[in-house]
Amino acid sequence: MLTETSLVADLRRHHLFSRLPEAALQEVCASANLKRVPAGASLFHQGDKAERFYFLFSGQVKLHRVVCDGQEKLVEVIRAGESFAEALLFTGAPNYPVSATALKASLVASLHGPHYRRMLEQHPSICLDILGTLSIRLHQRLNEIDTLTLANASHRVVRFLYQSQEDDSGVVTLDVPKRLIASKLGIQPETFSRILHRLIESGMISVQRRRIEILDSQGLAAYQD
Amino acid sequence: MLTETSLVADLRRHHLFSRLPEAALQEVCASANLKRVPAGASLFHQGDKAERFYFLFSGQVKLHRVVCDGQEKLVEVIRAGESFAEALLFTGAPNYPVSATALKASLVASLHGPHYRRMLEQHPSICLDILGTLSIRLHQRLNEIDTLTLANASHRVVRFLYQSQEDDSGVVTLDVPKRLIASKLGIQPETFSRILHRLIESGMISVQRRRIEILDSQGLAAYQD
DNA sequence: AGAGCGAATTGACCATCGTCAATTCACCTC
DNA sequence: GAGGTGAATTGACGATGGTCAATTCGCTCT
Repeated sequence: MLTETSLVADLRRHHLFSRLPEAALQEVCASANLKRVPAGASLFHQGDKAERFYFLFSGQVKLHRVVCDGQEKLVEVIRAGESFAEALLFTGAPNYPVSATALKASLVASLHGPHYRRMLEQHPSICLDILGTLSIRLHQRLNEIDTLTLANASHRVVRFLYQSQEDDSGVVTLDVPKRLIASKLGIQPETFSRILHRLIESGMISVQRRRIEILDSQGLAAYQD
Repeated sequence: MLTETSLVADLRRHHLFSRLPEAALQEVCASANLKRVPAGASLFHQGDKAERFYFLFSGQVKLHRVVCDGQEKLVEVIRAGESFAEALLFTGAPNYPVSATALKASLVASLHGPHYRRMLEQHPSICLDILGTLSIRLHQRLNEIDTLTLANASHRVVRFLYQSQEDDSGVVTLDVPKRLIASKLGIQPETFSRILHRLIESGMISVQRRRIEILDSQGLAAYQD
């Protein structure tokens, strides 16, 4: 049950809920569970039965997968105001394809999928909005596949830096540990470290802790190797 | 303009059109262009203005991207009865993120995106179906990212073989040249060839031209290296 | 401030995979 | 059946990136 006004307002800002009529939103909130989780706690595991999807009010959550040899692969970092596991609403897949773990202490709502889905069937115009965001997500994945296929690790790192700078300011602020970035790029932490070092030595970037600045944007673009 | 009855029936079988009322489908057909393309011909290029999406009646089309150093990367192979570039309907992205080229002589319909979209707005219940297929596509990409991140090339090949066998029969029939498979797996044709050879030598698979048979399923699963 | 702990870095070594080149193979046309 | 073309294979070599180990760094908790 979700009652607090400010939290409902947070939900309202999300595309899954913004176009719902007031009554419908109330109903969704009634079926919601509010949960406070400490850093490091698990929300669900890959393969668990998937009946609920989530909305993150505050904190940070990572979605990750465990691949055959026990290694962990970062899929995505969820930030405040974002939903996750909502794609399951539509696939009919019975299990979560990823695990979710809090990176920081977080406040999340879990919502009953089938319940929301029935709501959607009564307000189908919202679907077009959702289609939009889902399609965009699809493109992002395509881009990611590109990044992973690009021959060498340096390529990937450079590309990652480009894509991560906020409004072309040349500043990238990592909000997760470097080893998770490495995992997302499909390389080892050691390799990531070495590549950053090489870029620093050639004067293309500077790094202070988790703040990376792109000094020579053209040079970096030309580097790619 | 699309009039032939058998072709309209083909369209009708696709999820984008199956739930459209008859009149709406007629209207869609009226705005369609039927095109016959020879093998090797290009339908559109990555970056082209994206106003139309496509339906493949017969033949085979590849979606591919050109990455920085001029190398080509296979994204997907489209087969008869499938649509492509339809995700653009919803993102509002103005350009194609991939190129489309016919692998075999093909018969395709091109449909006007905005036109179909307006149609959808009038029949929003269809959106739920589309959401389903789009979500599934999203999961497939996730799987692919997994495959590409798995440490070594052998992993990827083995995994590819598993995923490609039709109904667990142990038989994989490649319907595109091996070099395209290699491209999709993010490895070189030479490497692909060598890995297949190694698998043959250890008695796990047998290969006749484009037909691959998995002989030792457990062994293959255990191999992974 | 100091202890403790995980993250990050650095070095050394080696397996893997890409590159280049030569050769064989499959298929198509004539 | 001969010839031509692109795909596939095979070999040799080298660069890239993973692994293991040691060390440093940065943060948290007393």
